[in-house]
Amino acid sequence: MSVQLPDELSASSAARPRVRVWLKLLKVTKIVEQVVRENLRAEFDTTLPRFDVLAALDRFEDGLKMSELSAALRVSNGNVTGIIERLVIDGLVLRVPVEGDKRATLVRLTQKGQEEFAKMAAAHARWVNAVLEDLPPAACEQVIGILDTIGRAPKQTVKVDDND
Amino acid sequence: MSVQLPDELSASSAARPRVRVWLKLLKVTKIVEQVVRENLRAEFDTTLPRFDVLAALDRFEDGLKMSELSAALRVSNGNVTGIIERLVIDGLVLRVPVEGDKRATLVRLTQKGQEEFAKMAAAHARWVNAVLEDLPPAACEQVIGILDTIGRAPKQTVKVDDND
DNA sequence: CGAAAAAACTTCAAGCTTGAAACTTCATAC
DNA sequence: GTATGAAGTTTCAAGCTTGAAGTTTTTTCG
Repeated sequence: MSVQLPDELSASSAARPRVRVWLKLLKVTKIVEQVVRENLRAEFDTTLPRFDVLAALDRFEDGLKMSELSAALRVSNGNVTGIIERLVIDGLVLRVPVEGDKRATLVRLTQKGQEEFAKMAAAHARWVNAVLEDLPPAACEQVIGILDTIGRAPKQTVKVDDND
Repeated sequence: MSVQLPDELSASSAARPRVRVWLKLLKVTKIVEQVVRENLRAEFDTTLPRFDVLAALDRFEDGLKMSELSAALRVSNGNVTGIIERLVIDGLVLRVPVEGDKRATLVRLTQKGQEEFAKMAAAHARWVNAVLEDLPPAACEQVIGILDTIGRAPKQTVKVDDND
């Protein structure tokens, strides 16, 4: 019955599931982000980007170079510079010179940073759990499995673990 | 074999799948966003937020009020003000007074805005399809179905269709 | 060795984003 | 009607974000 669909139409039809899933991902992500952002502000007087940085640093006790950090967070280099600057002022983060390379800087959590982040991380888990309460664990695993194929590009910067 | 896990540990274990799926969503979203952002700049000399606004307006020929727009995009009111300002300057968007309510403004695509957006939307579909090429359509539908349970809050602002 | 290129950062302007505070207009209840 | 509050926006400061351009250090290789 479907006679002679124009090329452009059938083409965009083929593209539709992926665009739709993209829009859905975007929507859910924004919803969760908003909750996390609001709670971070209300309960810890901090921001999501700062939390993201702390989370990344918490995973690497030995610290991360600025470039490794921006790669892990998928943001620009210049961006990280400013955030780290403020975190250093607040005493949550420490800059350590890399021996043998005067260009690079290692960034690491301070004791205070670790403690602060521990509290935030626990709260963060609760918030996310609350927003996603309608997702059974099995469904989560399923989504994780399906989406695991994405972003398997040849790019890999040694320290960035892709287990997320 | 598993003897007496401390309460906090078992609690965070229960929370883990949801946090993990959240991190995965965040990761995939950032990857796709980056691609779309770069291409929008390179090929259309525009930004993602601008594209988002045009996309929202394209869905509603009759236009959207500023507040409806910010609700649809899930961003703050003040944010939309600035973006619309620039879009108006560029002639892509039109502000129309709402008759019967001097507080509100209706925002609508101009002819030029519609044409520009049409080109961008086609390209956008191609980019997204390319990034998500490893996701079979069936997998997309599955993810969409699973995530569809999220964000079913009692909030509903009439014009905002949640079919995404 | 000594250029030339690459790597690691920082700086900067322009734009995005938020939440709070203000402002105008509208609706409600005395 | 008129005060009181709600609704719709805009303004603003602070912070985030990007991409481009610039600085310093390291590496490559002729």
